[in-house]
Amino acid sequence: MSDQLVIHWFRQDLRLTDNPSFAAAVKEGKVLPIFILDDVNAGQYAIGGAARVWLHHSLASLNESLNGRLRFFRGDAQTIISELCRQHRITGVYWNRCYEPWRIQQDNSIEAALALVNIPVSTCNGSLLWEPLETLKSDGTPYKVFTPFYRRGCLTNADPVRAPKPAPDKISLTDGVFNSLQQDQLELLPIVPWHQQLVSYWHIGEQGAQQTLETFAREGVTQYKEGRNFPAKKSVSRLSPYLHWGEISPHQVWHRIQFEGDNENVEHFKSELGWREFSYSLLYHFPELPKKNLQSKFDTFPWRNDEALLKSWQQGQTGYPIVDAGMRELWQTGYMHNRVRMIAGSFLVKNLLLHWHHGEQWFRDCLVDADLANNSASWQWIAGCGADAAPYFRIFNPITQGEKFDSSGEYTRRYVPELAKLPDRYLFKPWLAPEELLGNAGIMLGDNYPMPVIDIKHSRERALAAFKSLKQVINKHPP
DNA sequence: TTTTGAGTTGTTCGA
DNA sequence: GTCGAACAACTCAAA
Repeated sequence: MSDQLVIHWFRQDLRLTDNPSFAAAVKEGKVLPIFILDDVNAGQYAIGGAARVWLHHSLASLNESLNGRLRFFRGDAQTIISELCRQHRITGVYWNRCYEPWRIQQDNSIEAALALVNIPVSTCNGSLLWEPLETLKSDGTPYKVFTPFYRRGCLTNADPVRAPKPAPDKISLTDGVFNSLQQDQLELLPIVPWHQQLVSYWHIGEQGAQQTLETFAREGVTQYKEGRNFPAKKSVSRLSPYLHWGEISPHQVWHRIQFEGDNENVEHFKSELGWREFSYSLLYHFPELPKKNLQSKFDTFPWRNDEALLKSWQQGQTGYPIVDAGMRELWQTGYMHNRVRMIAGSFLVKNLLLHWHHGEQWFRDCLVDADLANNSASWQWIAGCGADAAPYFRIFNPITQGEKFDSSGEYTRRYVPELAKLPDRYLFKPWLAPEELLGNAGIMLGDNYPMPVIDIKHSRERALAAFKSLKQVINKHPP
């Protein structure tokens, strides 16, 4: 056993604890841990700017845990792995499965190529509580509605969530030389150093993930069901980037939270992990999810085209303070509170009538938790064209939402400081504030804070009309 | 096959 | 200020 050298290919499983593929590789013999940055095959789904920053630090942290033995490569993964196998005596290749369509295709191809040279590939499920093929309906087709997917497909019919495992205790890593790169040569950090502030909001890496979970389990989850709606409260887990990069497994999260007892807060949080599973199931069974409307009737939706409006949204300059706060939180921290993601998302697709693709792309580039499955499924949901989508009449009002969920203005003032001195009463509708009040608060609308880029009442009616036009199109083409 | 009940997160209006 | 109803029609899941 000791002369066996096996590869463990780290991808979105950047941890040592509860990592089934890594554990299996370690059991087999001496391990060559590798990471490959493969922008070529990822193509248009190459990792976004903020996520690259996160990845850089996560890899550094993982490499430290591996005593500097993580080997870095860049380019076509199949070529790189084949070369490693050709030049060294590799007796097995291990990885945890990924579910992005391009990954699945590539993994199949690599596995087939290695089979030709008699090198076995072993893959594990390291990132889902239930894999997409475990949660099918009794007729063998995938669920398209969340509640039955989760209750019946996952909780009732599928296996219970397996218990997480500790890191392997005796890890033997090869100290051989493999023509690999230095981590810096991956060039994950931007040349213009905008990332330093972003990084300051996070403790990236496996240890940071465990601490975040522990804090949330002790403090955050106790009022989760209600508290999760208020962006100024510390009631959400903020685990999404750690889950995306696999610095923690959903199994670890599930069991740690379950340990807090059986109550509505715990149940609600677990169902949010269920939403993550649902998104992955959708992406697996509908690989066009990132691009194509799940409900094809939306293909005729009258989206508008307006670069200037899109830019105002991206930059947090719409004149609607809660929207701007969210978009600026995203830009500064690489994250946006879930409630605000919905408000900002609804504003883009329903008030501005801009295509959800624009939102999906911007979020994918700006979020540290950018995740193809979650991001695509969520944008389709907010646009109304997805699975189990929001009804047509559910159009968030950014004024009402701000007043309801950030009534003290703490969150909004944090990210839109130019409005800090504006009283609560006008914080979410500064254009209605009396001149004197604005003056006292140092606000010059159209100068240091924008006038609203659109009228909320009119745009709501326009969105409703757009949905109505959709209905007419359907009626014109009966099945 | 047919039928039945239900579907994450909202807003507005009028009583 | 609070409360309930209306806002469409459709698709999905399961019996």
